[in-house]
Amino acid sequence: MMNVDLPSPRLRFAPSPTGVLHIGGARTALYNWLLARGSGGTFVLRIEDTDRERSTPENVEQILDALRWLELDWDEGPYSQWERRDRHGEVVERLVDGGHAYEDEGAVRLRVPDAGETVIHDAIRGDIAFPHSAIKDFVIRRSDGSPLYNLAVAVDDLDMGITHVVRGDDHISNTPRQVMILRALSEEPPAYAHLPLLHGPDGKKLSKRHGAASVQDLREAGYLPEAVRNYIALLGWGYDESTTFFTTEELIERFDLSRVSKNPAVFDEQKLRWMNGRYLRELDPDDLRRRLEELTGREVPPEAVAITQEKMQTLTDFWPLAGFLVQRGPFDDRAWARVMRDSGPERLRAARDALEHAGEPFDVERVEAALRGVVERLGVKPKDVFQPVRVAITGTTVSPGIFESVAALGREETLARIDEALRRASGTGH
RNA sequence: GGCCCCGUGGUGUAGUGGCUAGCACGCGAGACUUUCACUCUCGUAGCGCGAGUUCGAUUCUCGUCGGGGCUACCA
Repeated sequence: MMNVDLPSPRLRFAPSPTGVLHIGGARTALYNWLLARGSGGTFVLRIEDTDRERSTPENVEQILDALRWLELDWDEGPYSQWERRDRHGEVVERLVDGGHAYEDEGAVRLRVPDAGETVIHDAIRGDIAFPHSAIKDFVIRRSDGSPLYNLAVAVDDLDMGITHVVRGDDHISNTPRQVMILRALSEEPPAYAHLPLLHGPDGKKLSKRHGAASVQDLREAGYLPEAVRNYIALLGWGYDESTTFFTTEELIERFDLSRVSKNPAVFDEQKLRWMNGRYLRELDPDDLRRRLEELTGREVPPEAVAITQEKMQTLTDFWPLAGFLVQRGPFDDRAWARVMRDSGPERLRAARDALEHAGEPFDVERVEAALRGVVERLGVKPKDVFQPVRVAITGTTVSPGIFESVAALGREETLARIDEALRRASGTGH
């Protein structure tokens, strides 16, 4: 039931464009987005670009790109904090005029009382008290006139009507400063929630140093956005004791700050891989094919998707498995040596003949019947026949199912490749 | 150093003043099987430590240790 008396929540994601969006930032964006979508609220995007050195258009575009790929759409923005610098300057003036701030060597500092404390109410951690004795008068405007982070954030959150600030743990110490600025302006601070940081495998705050941790890296590594969303939602949050898979609708409905954990999480790509594989197998084949083409920029035969979908963990697993369908590769030496020794070539020859005389259509059923017939006639194990065929047509011992592979390749090309292998066997063999 | 946050298997989490501490990934073994993968079964491993409160603490309190964050005229 809606409470029409309460203003609808306004949340924001406010990254600084210092490079790529890593999964920690992506998770913060996701949580804000889920909260907004689950409450009929508004999701605001604001770029904290007051550091002109790092805030390049390319960096900003990277962030927007990553958010679009994750399908986290924003209702307002992106606002540029830099473009609001005149407004920030006005507020500084007001604080100085009101006696809350003063000039010091060209810069402006906020006056922090010597005694007392500022308490912030955190939705995840409860009340946190900061003794003023530990906070010195801090700079809110540089001597060149530009505003500093804490000032800009406080003013922007205020002006943009932000009701809930959900951000990383590393901002806890900044919060009392922002609250003090707001109070000096006679304004009430928004509600705060500080998420535990994501750590790298070394236990440190996640950064660019930690390998494939950016959203664009994950995209290039062949992960699906829905899998990434599901996975990162679970980094720091759990719904119950056993649910692992959530549709986006379920996440929107069930996500709740009160169930966000307090301790930092470590990104585990193994689990993402597993989860991505599960999502991949659920995909409609046409959809999967479209995504493969989009990522790899190569045309993908539908039958290649059909025979590899069960075996992929990420989209980048595709070509190594299915490449043989569009291109003859070299024979892997170890694979060749393993299957072509002894009577390998003989069995391959038998398989060749059986395939040549299998009827029409040359489909999975006929291929299987033909090859199993050879196994039976020769009185050998299935793999004694299948593996040589596999190596002959794919070059390696690892491939999709052999019947499917042969049928997808087609009779003509299959026979041609087997012939080539047989020639090679007789040329280099005994 | 000061201030602040956090501490359940290797990883992500669930959970309770009394349970065989649950689930998932990973790892190991087995089943299936034409390779790989999938799937299934079984197994592996955890409440940082020390006091206190209590009939009883993983759970509550204090301390301690450990990890992390902030402490910029960075964001």
